[in-house]
Amino acid sequence: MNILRDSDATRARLLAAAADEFAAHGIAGARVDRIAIAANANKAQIYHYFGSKEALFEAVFDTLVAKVVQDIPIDVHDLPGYAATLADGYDSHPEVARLATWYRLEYATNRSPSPQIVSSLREKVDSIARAQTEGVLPTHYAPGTLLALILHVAALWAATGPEFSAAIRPPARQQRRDIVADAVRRILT
Amino acid sequence: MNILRDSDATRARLLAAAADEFAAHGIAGARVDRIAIAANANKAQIYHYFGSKEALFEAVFDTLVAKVVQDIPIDVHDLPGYAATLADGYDSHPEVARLATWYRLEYATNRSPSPQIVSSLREKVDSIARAQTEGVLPTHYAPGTLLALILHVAALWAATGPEFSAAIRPPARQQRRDIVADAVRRILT
DNA sequence: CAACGGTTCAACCGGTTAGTTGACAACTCC
DNA sequence: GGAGTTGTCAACTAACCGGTTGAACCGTTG
Repeated sequence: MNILRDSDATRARLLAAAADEFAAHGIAGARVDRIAIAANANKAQIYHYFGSKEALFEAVFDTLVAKVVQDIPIDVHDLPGYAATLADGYDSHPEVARLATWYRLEYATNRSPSPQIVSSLREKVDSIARAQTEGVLPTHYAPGTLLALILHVAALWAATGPEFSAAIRPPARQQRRDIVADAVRRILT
Repeated sequence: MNILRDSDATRARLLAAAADEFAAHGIAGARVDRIAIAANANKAQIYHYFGSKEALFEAVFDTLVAKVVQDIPIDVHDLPGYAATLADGYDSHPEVARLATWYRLEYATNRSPSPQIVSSLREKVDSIARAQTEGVLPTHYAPGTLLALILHVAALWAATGPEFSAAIRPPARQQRRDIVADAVRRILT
């Protein structure tokens, strides 16, 4: 076991620093040098381990998607709770939401959709469809539409700009959670 | 009246080209040369008329916000219709939604909120609050929360990535409109 | 210990980019 | 028609940035 030289640790530090940098500035705005410095590493190591700035972003994004998908399984018997958990996650980890947005804006253009995400979505759509035929969920929305609505409402506060906080007294965290859960409940009614 | 030399026309062409460029690539990703070429103008003119790349973005954004705010007034007696109109707007002008997202991600960070937007939001919040005391709107959400929910749901399809279209058969335009209106109706019930 | 392979790093490179300059062209007004 | 003003543009520059290079460094293995 090596302490001073540890490629896995360096990789991990690089990945974490890159997540911060990409979340803050996007792909075009991110600076490879800043990532290297923040990771207490060298710029050349980024190219050694990941190949390019874009590939580094992919690695960051894939890691993140894998974690979120794995950590927050859908529960068709409690979709309001599912949405609330997601909203909570966005609340405690704003980088996740920002990264996802930047993926959509900067990366997904001119690119085929990520199979990882597509299959995860299909899975969720299927379980909603099943729950609908079993009568567990209402059928006034197609399963895909329902999923889109729920995921989108869960991102409510993550997509709300600073202008909002200036215009109204923003709700506290617990309230934000409850509002999301409540809105989903109404959508399901 | 001048034909060959017309500063207003040049300004307008620059603004339009910049809107496209910023919508497609964001602030960091936008290229000043591309904007100049697309506007059949010269790069120096951009700096002459707007001063800097960021100032150009501000001009684009302000113009756009002014147009949207002016063109789509809120109607507290028909919030589902209001949301549907907004959703329709996002559908026909995807640049608007992208520009707004980029504003939030790239520009709004480390900057005081735009007074223009704040006052427009306050106005809307006030009319919702008034409608609530008059019994026109339900009171289970605070006025600001209700506005946030409606505006957010209106952006449903604009925030849906390509992965979704790959996972499900996406609804047609008229259906997208109806889904938004319907979701808002449920949220209000 | 010597050869080896993975790891780390400072310095470097070439293309790109935001922003500048200074001259020229067209229109206005006297 | 010429003086002054405004609009246009090609060429320039200084800095920046993604990516490369080559050598030093260090633990391992035989």
